[in-house]
Amino acid sequence: MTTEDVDKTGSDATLPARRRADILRLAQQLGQITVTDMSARFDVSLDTIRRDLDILAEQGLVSRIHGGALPASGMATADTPFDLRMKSHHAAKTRIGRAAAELVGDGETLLVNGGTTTIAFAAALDMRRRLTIVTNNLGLPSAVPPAAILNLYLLGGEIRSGAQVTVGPIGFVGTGAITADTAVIGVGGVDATGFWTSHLSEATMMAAMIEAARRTIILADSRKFGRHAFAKVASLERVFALVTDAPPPPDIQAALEAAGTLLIVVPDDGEAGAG
Amino acid sequence: MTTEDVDKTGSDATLPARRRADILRLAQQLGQITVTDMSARFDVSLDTIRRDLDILAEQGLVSRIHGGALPASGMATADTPFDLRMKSHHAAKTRIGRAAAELVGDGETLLVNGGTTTIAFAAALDMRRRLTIVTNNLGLPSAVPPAAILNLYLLGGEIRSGAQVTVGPIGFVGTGAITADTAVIGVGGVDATGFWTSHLSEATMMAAMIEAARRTIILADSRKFGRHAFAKVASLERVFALVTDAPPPPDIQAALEAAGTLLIVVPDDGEAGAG
DNA sequence: TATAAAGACGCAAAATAGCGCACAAACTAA
DNA sequence: TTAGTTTGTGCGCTATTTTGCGTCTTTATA
Repeated sequence: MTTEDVDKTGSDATLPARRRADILRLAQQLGQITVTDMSARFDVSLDTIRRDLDILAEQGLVSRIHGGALPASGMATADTPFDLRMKSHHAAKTRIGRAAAELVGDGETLLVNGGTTTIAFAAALDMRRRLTIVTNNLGLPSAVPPAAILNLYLLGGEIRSGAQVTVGPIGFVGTGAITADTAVIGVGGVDATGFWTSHLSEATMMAAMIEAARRTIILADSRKFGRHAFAKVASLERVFALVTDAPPPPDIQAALEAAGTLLIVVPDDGEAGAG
Repeated sequence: MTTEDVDKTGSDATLPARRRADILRLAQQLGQITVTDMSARFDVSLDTIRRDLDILAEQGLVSRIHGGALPASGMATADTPFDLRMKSHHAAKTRIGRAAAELVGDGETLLVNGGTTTIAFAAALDMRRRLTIVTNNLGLPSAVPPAAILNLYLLGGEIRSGAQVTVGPIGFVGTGAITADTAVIGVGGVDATGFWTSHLSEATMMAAMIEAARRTIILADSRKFGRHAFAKVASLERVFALVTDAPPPPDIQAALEAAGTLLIVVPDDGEAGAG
C-alpha cells in the first residue's frame, strides 16, 4: 500500500531517495541550492539535507560547497574554482584529448558535444586540416585551432543557467538531414552497461549525435568509471573507441572487450595502450 | 519537462563558491572586472569581493590589479582578437551597456546580436528579471546574470574563424515565427543615413532581428561615428534609441532628430543626456 | 605635492559544518 | 511473534567559514 499511491496518505513526508532525486533535479534547474532552502522546502532538518548533499556529492552528482551545493554534471559547468577536481584532472583531459585527436583524419566531419574534455580534444586538433565540426558546445569554437577548420557550426537551442551548451530541439541532427564521420562525446559516467549523463536533454542530444555519425569516440577520464547517472547515452556496442587516462575496473574492461569497443588508455607517462 | 516553477525558492543570495565562479566567468568574458562593479552586482561589500579576487588570484585564475582583476589567460581563454577588442574602450562600453539596460523592462523578450558592446549590455542586466533573450552571441550567455533570465536561447549557425557569433541560416528569426519586444544591436558604424556593419551575413542577421522586434536599441561607442562599412543594417527611422558615450557629429545628430530617434549619451562623468 | 580611491589588517557577529548520540521506523532472522 | 540490526532523523555541542566594519597604509592621479 505504500509504494504507488502517490497522494497524501496521511503524511506529506517524502521518501529519502525521492527527496534526494528532487534535490538533484532542483540543483540542476536552479544552478545552485542552499541547505537552508532545501530544509524549508522538504521540511526536514538542516542535518538531513547536509547528509543528502554529501551522498549526492559522493556519487559525483553535485559539487558540495559551503552553504549548499552546485550541480556537478561533469559537463557544462566548466573549470570553476569550486571544482578543484577539474584542476587536478586538467592534465588527464589534455592527454585524453590529444589521443582522441589522433583517431580522426583530415577532412572528416565531426559531431562534438559539450564538456571540458571535448574542449581539450578540440584544442588538440592543431595537426588536422579541413575539418567540419558541428557542436552544441559554446566553449569549443574559441578552443579549436583555426587552421584545422574548414567549417564550424554551432547548434542552436536553449541554454540552462550557467551552462555552456545548448540543448534540444535538436535541429537537423538526428533527423537524418546530416550525417558525420565521427561523433566525439564526453560523458558523465561509464559502467559495464553503457555510457551515462545526468541530464536527460543532453543525453538526447548525445544520442542523436551518435545516431548521425558513422562511428563514435567516447571521452571519459578515470573518475567516470562506475558512475551511472540518470540517463543512458549509448550502449557499449554502439561505440568505436573509449579514450581514458587509467585502466577501467575489470568488469568494465571485460564488457568493453565483449562489446568489441576499442579501449585506449593514456596514462601519466604519455604512452598509449590499446586493448 | 520544460521549465516550470523554477525560481522563487526563497533566497536570491548567491553562495560564496558560486559567486566566485561567476566572477571568474565575468572576468574572462569582459576582459576585466572592477571591485566596485562586482560589489554592486552581487550585493556584497567591497571587502568580500576583494577576498574573492584574492582567492581566485591565489588559484592562478585571475590576475589581481589595483581596483579589480584581469583574467589569467589560461587554456580556456586564449587571447583571441575578441579579447583584445574587449579591453579597448572597456569603460565606455560598460557605461553604454548600463544605460541601455535601463531602457528595457522586466519580463521583456530581447533579441541581442554579437559584439563586445552587447556583452557589456548583458552584464548590466542584473537589476532586470524574467527576461527572455535570444542571441547569436557565444559570449553572452556567461555574461548575463542568471537571476535576470527566464529563458535564454542561442541561435545556431556557422561560425567564422575567430568570431564569437553564429550567422545565418537565420532559423526562426525573420521568418515571423517569433517576435520580440526589443532588439539590442551593436553596430560597426553610424552615419547620417543609417547603421552599418562590415559583414554581410551579420547584417542580414541584424536586420532580421530588427524586423522581428517591436523596437530597436542600437549600441555604438563614439569611434563608430562617421564610419559606414560594407553592409547597411537599418535606417535611422527604424530605430527607437541610439546609446553612445559621446555626442555625435552635427550632421548625424540632425539626422537622428529628423528621424525621431532617441539619442542617449553617457559621457565619462556617468550622467545621461537625452536629445 | 595634494587628494581621492583602493587595499591590508584585525575584530566580532552570524551562518554553516562536523561530530557524537539517542530515538523511531523498517527490515531480517530465528 | 519476537529480538536484533540497519537506516533515517533530529538535537546539542564545538569548530570553521564567511562577512561587514573600522583603522591605517598604499596606490593612482591631477
